[in-house]
Amino acid sequence: MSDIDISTATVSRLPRYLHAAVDLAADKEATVSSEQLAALTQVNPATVRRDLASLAITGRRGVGYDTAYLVYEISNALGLNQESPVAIVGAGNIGRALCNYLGFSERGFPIRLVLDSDQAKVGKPVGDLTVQSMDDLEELVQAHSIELGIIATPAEYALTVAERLVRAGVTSLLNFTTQMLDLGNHAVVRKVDLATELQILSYFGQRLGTTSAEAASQI
Amino acid sequence: MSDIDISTATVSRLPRYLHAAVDLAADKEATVSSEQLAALTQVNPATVRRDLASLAITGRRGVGYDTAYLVYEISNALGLNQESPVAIVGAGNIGRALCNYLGFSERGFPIRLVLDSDQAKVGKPVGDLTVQSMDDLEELVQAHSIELGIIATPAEYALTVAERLVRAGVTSLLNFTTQMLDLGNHAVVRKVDLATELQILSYFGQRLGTTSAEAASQI
DNA sequence: CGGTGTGAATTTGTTCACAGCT
DNA sequence: AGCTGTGAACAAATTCACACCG
Repeated sequence: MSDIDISTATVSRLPRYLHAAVDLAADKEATVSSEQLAALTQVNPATVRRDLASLAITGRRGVGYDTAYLVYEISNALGLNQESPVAIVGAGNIGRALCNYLGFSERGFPIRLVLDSDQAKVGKPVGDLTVQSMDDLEELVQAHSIELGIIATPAEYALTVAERLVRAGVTSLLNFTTQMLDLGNHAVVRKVDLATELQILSYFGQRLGTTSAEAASQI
Repeated sequence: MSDIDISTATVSRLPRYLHAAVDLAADKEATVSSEQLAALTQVNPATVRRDLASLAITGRRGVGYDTAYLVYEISNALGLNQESPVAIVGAGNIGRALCNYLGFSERGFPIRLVLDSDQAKVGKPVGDLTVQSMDDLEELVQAHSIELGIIATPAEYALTVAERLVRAGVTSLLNFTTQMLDLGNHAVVRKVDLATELQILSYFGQRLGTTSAEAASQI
């Protein structure tokens, strides 16, 4: 949609810059220096400048970057110009908690669909949605122009669900399951595995004195 | 505790190898080749071999790696020899969902404590725990030898809570809040921000044809 | 053979340091 | 004066390709 491509390392930092810029703009700060932005996002100032330069975002020497401009350009680069509706598959503990989490819609990802295969759950309210039947997945995904799917089913169903979503037109998936999902180049998948996070934390936690601490505070 | 230090990129992949090895061992597979392991974890085979070599894990030429040995050594390297008790602060939607998620204890991270500052919630059951008062945080953390904390409070309390946990002896934190936490080198922090995940997904989802797809399927 | 283990090449990412703009 | 923007040095990570071994 937009420009040339940005390095993955940079992309992974953009949400942080965006977040900081939104906050600053809300506080009526007209400009930020790379140094301030760096402090807010725990990134090296030179890296901030490189990253922004790679988006063709330009600041003013002696002044800094325009916060409103930052918000506009970073949103643009990430493709957040318009809302992307989300579907959650699986109305168990995780699925329901995600539905009740307001942070998604606030940041441009309204949840439009919650699906479950359990007929006992279908029809029940969750947040301000109603659980719908998995049988109608394709139809509903298309009707709501869903681009993003969140898989919160038991692990054994994850792959089937993912494939159905993709065939129905979903391009990006957040996978809360313990399954690995390989969908070739039909979709992008990000796995969120909290036990994995704890394992990594555990490693770095044990070597706190030894190594530098902030090594692990990445996305 | 254990050996010399492992590169962060390697550490971030170890949980995946471990997971695969555990599954293989459970399926009575005595050995795996780096190629198989690579396929299961979506990593390049050469990278798998490099990573394992860096842990001093050695395979047999023409055969592969011993699965049981992999499980043992990787667990060891990550410091997962014994359980690490976890405390969850905040008994809202996320906090409660995490308490009910069994995956943690299964993988060696038993949840021993749920805390909330809201007196109305204190005393209520969540999973098989009871919500306890934030007032007793220090005492409880010490009594249960908590090493890992999960912060699931409203954003404005995150820093204070984090500091209290750290002062009470917690070395590693999972932060579900939108706040950035900088605790110097007193603790390791990992931020879990699902809207950020969606933003990154959104970027890669839009350039599916253009770029290689699996770029984003990292931890 | 069918696999590992690793030198060497390559790519990617980070950081310094400073010229140059406003 | 105070910042950006970037060349150049550096560091980390990935990947190839092949010698070597069971």
